[in-house]
Amino acid sequence: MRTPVAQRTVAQIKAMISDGEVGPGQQLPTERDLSVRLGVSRGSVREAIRSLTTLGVLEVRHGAGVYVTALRPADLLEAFSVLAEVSRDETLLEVLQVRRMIEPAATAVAAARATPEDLERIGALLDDMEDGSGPREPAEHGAADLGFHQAIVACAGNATLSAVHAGLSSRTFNERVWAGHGEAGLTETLHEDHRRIHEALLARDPEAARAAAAAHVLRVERWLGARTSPGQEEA
Amino acid sequence: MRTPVAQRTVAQIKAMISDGEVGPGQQLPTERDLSVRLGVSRGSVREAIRSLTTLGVLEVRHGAGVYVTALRPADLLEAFSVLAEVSRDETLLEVLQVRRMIEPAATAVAAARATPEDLERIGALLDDMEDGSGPREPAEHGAADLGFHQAIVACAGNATLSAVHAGLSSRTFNERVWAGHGEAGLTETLHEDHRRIHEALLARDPEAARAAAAAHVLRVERWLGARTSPGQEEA
DNA sequence: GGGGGCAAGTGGTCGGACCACTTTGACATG
DNA sequence: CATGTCAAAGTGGTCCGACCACTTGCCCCC
Repeated sequence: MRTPVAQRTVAQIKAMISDGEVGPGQQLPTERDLSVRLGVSRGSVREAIRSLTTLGVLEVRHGAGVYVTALRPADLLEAFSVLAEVSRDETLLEVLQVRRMIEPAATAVAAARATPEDLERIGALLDDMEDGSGPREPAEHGAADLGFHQAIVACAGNATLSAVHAGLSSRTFNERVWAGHGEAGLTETLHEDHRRIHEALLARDPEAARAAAAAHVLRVERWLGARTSPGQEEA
Repeated sequence: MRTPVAQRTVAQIKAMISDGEVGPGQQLPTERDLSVRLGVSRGSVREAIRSLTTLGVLEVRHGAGVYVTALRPADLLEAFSVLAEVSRDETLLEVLQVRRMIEPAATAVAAARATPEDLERIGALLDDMEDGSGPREPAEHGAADLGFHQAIVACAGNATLSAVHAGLSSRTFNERVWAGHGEAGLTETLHEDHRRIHEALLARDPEAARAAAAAHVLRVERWLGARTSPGQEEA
């Protein structure tokens, strides 16, 4: 066989899952057993497991064994958040464009589906974000902002949607945005956007929520675009 | 440090990239050098590299070294396609809901930005899909269908968008859809949807394109919903 | 000057050893 | 008899050193 051992091992473990030999939540044979059964070294087995763990297919519990995850989209998309982490400004523009497609729709659905408890929790997040309006760290603002939007998307009741959205968001990026807006004195503007979104949710008005969310993302997108290539309109 | 060595090593390598010590396309220090520099064993370094390779951040060339990828969204989202691979029906409904948010918007942008060459190529794909209308394999239909939609999304000129869309699509799922529609005799209905989308693109009418794409995805979504839980409307 | 092949350097794999953690059940204790 | 304790077994986590497979580039020979 010309194919690398580790790669083949990955395929064989995936096959064990596809064939139903081990289902979601079940325990895989031990690393030592697998190395014997597949005829490869334990190190290679570990690399294969590491790969599938990174993909969110397997979960390792030190001292307890290797398990197949529930294979829910959230599991498989966790790794996906590296995107926004290592991306640079140009690709962040692309990411924001995608968010501008998703978030308005998600916010609209949230407006229709949010429970009173959801709305209360989101309101609390909003108050917390605006509270202590003194000079706060951009990191705090960024984290709070992220939580606010993720809570809204979560109301849509679609775990895949939440996972995709999380992948397209990132704490580090939000920090940059808040730092930049702090310089430009636009902090209050973002808070207004948030309040408008919240009001639309309270009013259970999907279209207003969609519009408010779209305006919000577009504002950030424009800001980043101007910052990346001043004086050049983004296509 | 309580954190596992391998995990810390992943973070340190990521930091080397973030800090600009090694840029896209550049070569990383050798595994042996890294193991010395980071004070961990070569095996742990290899596991960290394996993890980042799986994520599409690094690329390994046997005998030649480890390199940072271009860090393009397409690189980072390749792994992401496992989602549609291992997902089952219930989560496919969620996936389709997300596609219903993305694809209409993407198709609208495509209508505005597609070049004449793009339109010609898409038309050819469409003809090819409908051509030979005799009894074809669902696999063929599924692959052609996938290519058609991906070509349209590509016209939007957003690599991140294309990558996300690719992750939410899958050949195997499309095969199931076409097999199911073949049984129900709805093949022609899907072809009509496609023609309507294509006409909107030719007319450079974003809103018509958006509507046609939304109707198309919704049709598939409804079909899957009815098939998954007959007689129960999807919330 | 061109071609072939050798050698150094790289990742790929292996085996064994030991460490850290979890789980379990036998044991002593109340 | 119930219960808490802890020791042992089993698991993943890490390390080391050796050797194999592949790439690259230099050097030698023609």
